[in-house]
Amino acid sequence: MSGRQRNTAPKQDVGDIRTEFIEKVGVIAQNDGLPRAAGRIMGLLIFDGQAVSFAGLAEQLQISRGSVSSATRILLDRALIRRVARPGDRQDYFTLSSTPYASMLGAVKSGIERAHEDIFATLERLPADHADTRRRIGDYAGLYAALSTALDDAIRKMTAQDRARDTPDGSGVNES
Amino acid sequence: MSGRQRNTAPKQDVGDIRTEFIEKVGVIAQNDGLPRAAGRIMGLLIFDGQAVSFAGLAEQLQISRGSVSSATRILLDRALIRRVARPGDRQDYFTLSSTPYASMLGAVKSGIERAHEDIFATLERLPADHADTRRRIGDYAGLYAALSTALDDAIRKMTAQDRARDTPDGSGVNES
DNA sequence: AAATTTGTTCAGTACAAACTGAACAAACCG
DNA sequence: CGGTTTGTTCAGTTTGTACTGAACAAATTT
Repeated sequence: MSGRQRNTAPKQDVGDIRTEFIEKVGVIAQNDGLPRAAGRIMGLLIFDGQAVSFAGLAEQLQISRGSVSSATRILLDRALIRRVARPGDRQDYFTLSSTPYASMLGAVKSGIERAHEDIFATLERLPADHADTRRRIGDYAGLYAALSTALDDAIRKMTAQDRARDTPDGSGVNES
Repeated sequence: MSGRQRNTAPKQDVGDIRTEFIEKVGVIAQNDGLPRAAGRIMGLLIFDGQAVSFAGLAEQLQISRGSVSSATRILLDRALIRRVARPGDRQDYFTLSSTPYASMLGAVKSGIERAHEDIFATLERLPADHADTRRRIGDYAGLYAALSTALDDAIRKMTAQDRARDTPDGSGVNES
């Protein structure tokens, strides 16, 4: 129970690494404006790679069922997780969606697009005199345009990664 | 005072468009985790394109001097604005930095990199058994890698835009 | 049908962060 | 040197939001 294997890192128990990872993802989610609980759920699902039950999430993360409900709803809305059923079990189970990272980027992109539309709307309403102001706002809009195409690239890359992960050996682990 | 010019948009007064724009940028900043006041300052500086005094910011945006102080400090830290001096005036003046949008993306990128390092640290500590967990976390790390290179592209683009704006006609307005 | 399990909803609480306004220090002016 | 302007700092307030825990409705079991 002490911990002396020189396998890769002679440092800590895997369980510790797991909880640490879960918390890290929670903090990252928080920085992205998501509830921390949602990030922790993501972290748990990424680490374990299996479907986890509703009650299991509440228990392992030590959060109320209400929190699980609202956090999973957010993650479902963003298509980061999927709700799956189990033959014998009446509970809800959750897994990572098949393209979680592309979906994350999609959420980011929609935010960018909203901003871009807002800025562009101002640009359109602004009279043709004020040429200099129009140019400055156009530059600002250019930021979101650049971000948008950059995100498209990233989304392409992540979609490819997702596909590469799912196709190679069809071990058909879970998933209905 | 009614409003009937068919110049570009037959809708509203330019002052209204201006305040609307300022508020929009404020909300966008808020969504990005910045104080709304900071975003409103950015909006004002983008729209007006001139150096604005400390007191002028407080007055026009109807915020306290304390807010101006902390908001400008944040924007200065992120290199989005510059503090400039005026010959006769004892006040501080603020303008957009010369590369505000590239700097914005730089701030975003550093956040991405922090996250990437966190995830990567977990990956390194995780024993070589757990191959599947390692692969999943690697995929997750791939998200940040993709984002990082995508941001590099966007930064390149915005840097070019900034340069294109500054070089063509060196009217040399202010800037000590 | 009664009892239990399961997820959602909602009121209340806790907490973090932005903003205000006053106190303060530094620089400048008379 | 006293008085004023200017920016920062800090305590207090406000505000938004995540989270809890109980009440609730729906579905299932006995």
